[in-house]
Amino acid sequence: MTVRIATWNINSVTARLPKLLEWLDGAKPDVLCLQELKCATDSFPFEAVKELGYEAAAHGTGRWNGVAILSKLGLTDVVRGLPEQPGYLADDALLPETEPRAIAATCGPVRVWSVYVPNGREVDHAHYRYKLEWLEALRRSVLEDAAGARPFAVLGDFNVAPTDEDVYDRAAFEGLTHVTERERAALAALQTAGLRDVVPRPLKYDRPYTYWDYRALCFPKNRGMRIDLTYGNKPFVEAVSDSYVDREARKGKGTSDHAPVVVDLAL
DNA sequence: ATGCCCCGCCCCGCGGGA
Repeated sequence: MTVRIATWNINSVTARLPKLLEWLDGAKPDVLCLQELKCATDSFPFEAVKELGYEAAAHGTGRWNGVAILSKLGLTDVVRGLPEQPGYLADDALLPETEPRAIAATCGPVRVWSVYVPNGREVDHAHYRYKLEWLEALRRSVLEDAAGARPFAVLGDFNVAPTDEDVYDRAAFEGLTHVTERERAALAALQTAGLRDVVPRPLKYDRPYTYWDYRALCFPKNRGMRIDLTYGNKPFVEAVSDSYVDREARKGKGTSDHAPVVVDLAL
């Protein structure tokens, strides 16, 4: 069987609902991992995606973060949040908050995590340390599935460009997050767990960027970054028959600033 | 043309994104 899995930082599932339904209808993924829902679990458009044949599991609290998994292949063993997931202590908060940034489910023959890794904001900011801790918690959380015989992958917005080739101009990111050694080391640690970066092909130009800032004509000028990633275990990676970034979904008004990444598996 | 930022929030400038 062929299984199509995709990941998309949707930047508000409410504002993007028409675009989401249009994209599902066209690309027809069997499984879709969503990030940045910006809505509470109860406000997720379960009925709208059900009409297109998708079951959904969502994990959101409101205006920030939020993740979901849509599936046509069944949706079982849902886990909300990473085991041992660190919380973030905001400047004006008394207690750290455990944010909705991860959800897992088994969809037919495949198990997936949909993750939205913390941004980090600035190097050495409390949010940057939180980002590094979060990636370490992710690594610990996937050890068993990563070593298993069942195809397994972590898909989502990792907020890290794995190499200098994954940003349009390395010099433009000097001193900024997403490209630092510590972030890349925390990301690369997933490989010691047995996971590999499934690099998609671009549909245009030479690099498979997945994010372009809304400002300054970044998309037409292809000033992008590859930060939406798929980390698969051996059975998953060996089944990959194709992977691409659907930059068409980034065109026009009312789009997310991220493009969906599609991975096809021959199982 | 892909075209100069956009989201949510107890209304509107601000925090956050990267």
